[in-house]
Amino acid sequence: MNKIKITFPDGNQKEFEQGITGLKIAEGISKGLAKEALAVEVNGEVWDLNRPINQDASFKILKWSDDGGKDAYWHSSAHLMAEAVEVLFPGAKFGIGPAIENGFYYDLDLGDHSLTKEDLQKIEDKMNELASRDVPFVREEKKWEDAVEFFKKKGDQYKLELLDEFKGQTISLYHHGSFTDLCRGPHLPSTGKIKAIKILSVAGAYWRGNEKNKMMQRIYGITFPNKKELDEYLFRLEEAKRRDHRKLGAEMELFLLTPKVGSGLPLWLPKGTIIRESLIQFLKEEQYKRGYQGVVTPHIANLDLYKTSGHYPYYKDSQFPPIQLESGEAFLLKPMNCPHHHMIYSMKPRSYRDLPIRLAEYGTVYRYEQSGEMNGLTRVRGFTQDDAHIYCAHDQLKAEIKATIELTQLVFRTFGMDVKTRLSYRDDKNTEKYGGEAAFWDQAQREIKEVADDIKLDYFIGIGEASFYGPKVDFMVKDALNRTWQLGTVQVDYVMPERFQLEYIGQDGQKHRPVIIHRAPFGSLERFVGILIEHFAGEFPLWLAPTQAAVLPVSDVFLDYAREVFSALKESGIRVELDDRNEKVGYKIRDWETKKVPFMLVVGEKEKNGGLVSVRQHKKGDQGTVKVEEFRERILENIKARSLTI
RNA sequence: GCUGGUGUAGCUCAGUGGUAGAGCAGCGGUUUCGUAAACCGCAGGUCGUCGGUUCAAGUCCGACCACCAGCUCCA
Repeated sequence: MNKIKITFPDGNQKEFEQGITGLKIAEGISKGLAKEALAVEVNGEVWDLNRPINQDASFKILKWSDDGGKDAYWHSSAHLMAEAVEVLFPGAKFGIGPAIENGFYYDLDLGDHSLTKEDLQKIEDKMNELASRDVPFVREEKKWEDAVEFFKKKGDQYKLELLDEFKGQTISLYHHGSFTDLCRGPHLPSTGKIKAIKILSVAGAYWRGNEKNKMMQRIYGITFPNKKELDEYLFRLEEAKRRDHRKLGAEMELFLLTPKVGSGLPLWLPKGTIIRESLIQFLKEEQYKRGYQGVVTPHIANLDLYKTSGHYPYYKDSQFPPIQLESGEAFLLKPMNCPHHHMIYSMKPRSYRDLPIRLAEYGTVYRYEQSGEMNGLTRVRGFTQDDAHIYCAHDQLKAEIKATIELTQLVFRTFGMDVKTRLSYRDDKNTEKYGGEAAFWDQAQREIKEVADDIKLDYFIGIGEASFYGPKVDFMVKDALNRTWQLGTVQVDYVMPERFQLEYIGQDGQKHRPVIIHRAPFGSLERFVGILIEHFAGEFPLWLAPTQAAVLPVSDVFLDYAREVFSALKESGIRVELDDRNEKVGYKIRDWETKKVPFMLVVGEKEKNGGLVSVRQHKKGDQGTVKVEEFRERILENIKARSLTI
């Protein structure tokens, strides 16, 4: 028998018989490790524990704490679920069933049957039963023709369609119990490793993600090696629901969505407006320091303007239909602010001395989102962009990109938000989606990347995520339910200057084309506030809190003093409310705690005599008494600093 | 847009074909109170909308609207 050399993660090497399995190696190290092992990484590929290793290899044992281990665990769980479905619904056809970030899903075709909650419970019960039988997952390699034969016999057209792509290759199948699936692997050694099972939901999903294809039923589930972890996960899900901005927005009276106004058209209530305006004020100050100039443009514009920009044909489907006048003129509700700003740029000859010109507007735009797409404040049909366009000479471009990325980062830092940054490139295989010359694109993508590397930006690249006129830097954040939303964006545009014939006179006396940067650090104020609500769970930092403090007299007897305190704070611009209701202080405290107001100021005999307030902080309780003046100065300072903590 | 689910008072929810209910919030009164819910009373509804079945519909059927989950899309 030949020997092979195995290299462990710590660099140690050891010889084994050829054909040894990962599990055997693990057992050789320790029993405990063998028990915890879920899969192995062999030369960078994740393999089954039982798969024989036939040549020298680097080797790592994957446990639950490794991503690769979780993948194998959840992927195997998906197979277990498929087995349960096949037992309960004979003749079920299977699509794909991968592991995902949190758990797994499997796409099914059950003919006419729609799965109910009861069905999901039955599937979960059956999975528990099948898992407890602890049967092994067995890998089998077949010739392509034999695999096709197998699934033909089974009548699984989806698997046959998948097989089409692997023509001529060796195909791996996995068996466990009565179930066999087309699968690359890897899998757990046996079903018994799967201990705690929860089927979460069922939803429709198009076969292969194409809306022209049949809609299948997708079952989502998650599993864990023990019940405690499952319970913790389910608890976190509940917590996330408590943070949901739609729920908090209604409870805290921040915004209103009503079909009487229209789907996806939020109304900002007084308290939500305070948050929105605080954000605008913050960004205005930062932009003023950076040489931006404010402009204001109307909500509709001549349709021809959008034909010039090229937006009209490209995005016809996601615009509200034009407003057609009898004269033949047509107007479009503006889907974006750029063309208006280009008009302002081109109103007179521009000199290189004027550049860069930075035009900023909180511009409300309207887009016809598909009816199933609306989602609280994060996906709406009318929203306000913190938009700006920077017109600069080419030799100024990189400095301007850098400055806009840094401004965007300052914004997210101010809120303590964890963002992921994507360089969004065009897809070279699908060029009809994009405008402009290929050379411009290559140049713009190169320039963005150079700046990103210069400032050591932590980014990933998204092919096909560019806008139609240029590549972008996108800033993405996740909401309470783990859905990713794009917030800020910085985009380089060589196309619009051409389309609008934008020019400046250079030092050489000749006409030149400027380059445009489109940028919006918040992206949309609606979406940003939605994400902020969830980010802070409604407990805003003082500078954003709609109500910063409430004055609570202990009884009517101290109303006069309470009014004094209230006025002193109100006159300093602090957002304070007076609770003059005829209620006990315990009741008032409970009420203001549920409203998530940062400070409650209890006043009674003691406070009145000493010119004091008794400070109670949200969630932290009684903080003792201070002079009214001292409290006022302290919180004014905190507000001014836009501090994240109190 | 597609698939599935949901829609009863401001909010959370009960109500399985026979006279629409509870708690909280609101309003009126009593109480004058010290750090998360005092007490008594009152009011509040075209049961999402429209149509159908039935002697009778919140309840059964259909269409539409909105919301929720997911898919597709996203300048």
